[in-house]
Amino acid sequence: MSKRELKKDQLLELGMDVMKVQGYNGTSVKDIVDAASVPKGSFYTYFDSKEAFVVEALEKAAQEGLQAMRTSLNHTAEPPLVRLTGFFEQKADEVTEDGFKIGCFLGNICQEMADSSDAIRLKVRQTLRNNTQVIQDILDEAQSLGDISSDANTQVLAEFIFNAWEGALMRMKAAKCREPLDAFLAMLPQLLPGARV
Amino acid sequence: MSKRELKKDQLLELGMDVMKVQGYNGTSVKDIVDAASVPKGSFYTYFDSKEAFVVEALEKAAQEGLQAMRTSLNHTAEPPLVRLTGFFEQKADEVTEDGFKIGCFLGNICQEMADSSDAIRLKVRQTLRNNTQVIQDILDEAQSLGDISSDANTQVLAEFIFNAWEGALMRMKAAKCREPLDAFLAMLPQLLPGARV
DNA sequence: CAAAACCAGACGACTGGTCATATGTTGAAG
DNA sequence: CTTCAACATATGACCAGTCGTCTGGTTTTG
Repeated sequence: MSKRELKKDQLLELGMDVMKVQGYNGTSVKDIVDAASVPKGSFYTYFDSKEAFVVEALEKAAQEGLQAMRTSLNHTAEPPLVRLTGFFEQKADEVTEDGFKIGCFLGNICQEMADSSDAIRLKVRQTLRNNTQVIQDILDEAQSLGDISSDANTQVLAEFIFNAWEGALMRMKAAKCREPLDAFLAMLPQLLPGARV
Repeated sequence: MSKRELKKDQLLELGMDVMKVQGYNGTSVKDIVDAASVPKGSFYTYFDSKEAFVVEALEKAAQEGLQAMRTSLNHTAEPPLVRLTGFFEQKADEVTEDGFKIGCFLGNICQEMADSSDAIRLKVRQTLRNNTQVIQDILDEAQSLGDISSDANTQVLAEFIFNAWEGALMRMKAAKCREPLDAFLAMLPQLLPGARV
């Protein structure tokens, strides 16, 4: 990775950290370049615009998030439903350690920008779809093993579960406590019809 | 209602409409006063600051939302769980008619501002709590009638349902379609343990 | 030494917020 | 009734600061 590519990566990584907390319109280009110790004039040699920056940041976050999801969900010997609940428990611990500040970058940007920028909205939509698909894959696996009822609609179920999780993260930001996440975790097993785990 | 109170109400109502779409930082004080045809200089005779405006707007939205919720949920002769599902179906139709733009003002502001303004965060938190309580009341009623299992934790259940709904609304904004809402509606009956409806 | 990369500084537009002035209201005096 | 001083409210021009973006001289590189 060249020096320039490294700087760009830092810009994305550190700039995104600021934007996670302050939002899109609440974060200036100056905030972003300052976070990565890059001169302001250089910003537009890396990105065409602030909007383009966010789209790339979302892409990067999506890549990393998806990989973390797949690692946690697929690379253990445990039954699929155990892996699924374990994944959300682990995520809940993570955001708790972050002091209930961030929740989900995707969710934050989505609520703020979906109506203002189509480029951002489409990137968010695709990423949410990908994440949902990973969950559905697990549910399909569980279904084929007979761990959940064979007549369950795994697509609807996966989407519901993922959205419910996003809603819990949002509520957590307002409440500044784990309770919404724990309510989600408590309900999760009951969502899986005929689960034997 | 005096002329001044009426103007203030318009400021809240019409300014909020803009902010629902553009977010807090994406909406300027000028946007707000223009929407209500109020001179810029007058804004600060009605509100101490832009932040104070939002807190009042949230309060107004909360009052109206709560009343609509109570009307839909309590003023029919149908069984509680039928009223509950009917409420969400009606809400889904409403936001569909709005072109998937708005979702939930509370949710939007929460994601954007919870970490930036404590005043806003606390108002959002209280409002979310109140809404959750209305749902819990219905669930308690259903439980006392034996319509849901007596060992269900209605508090956790109510919070989960409400957060899942908010998550579905968020997803809807990105997807610009009803699917997330329909997934929620499809799963809702399965959340109510032992429901006889 | 030409070409490419870099970046300080400046651009006009706009931000939330203020304030001197203009307009409206009141009520007692004439 | 009309007048007008005294007070209250309304408001557009204005503030310092920030916004996203761009330009054009400087530095680095092959």
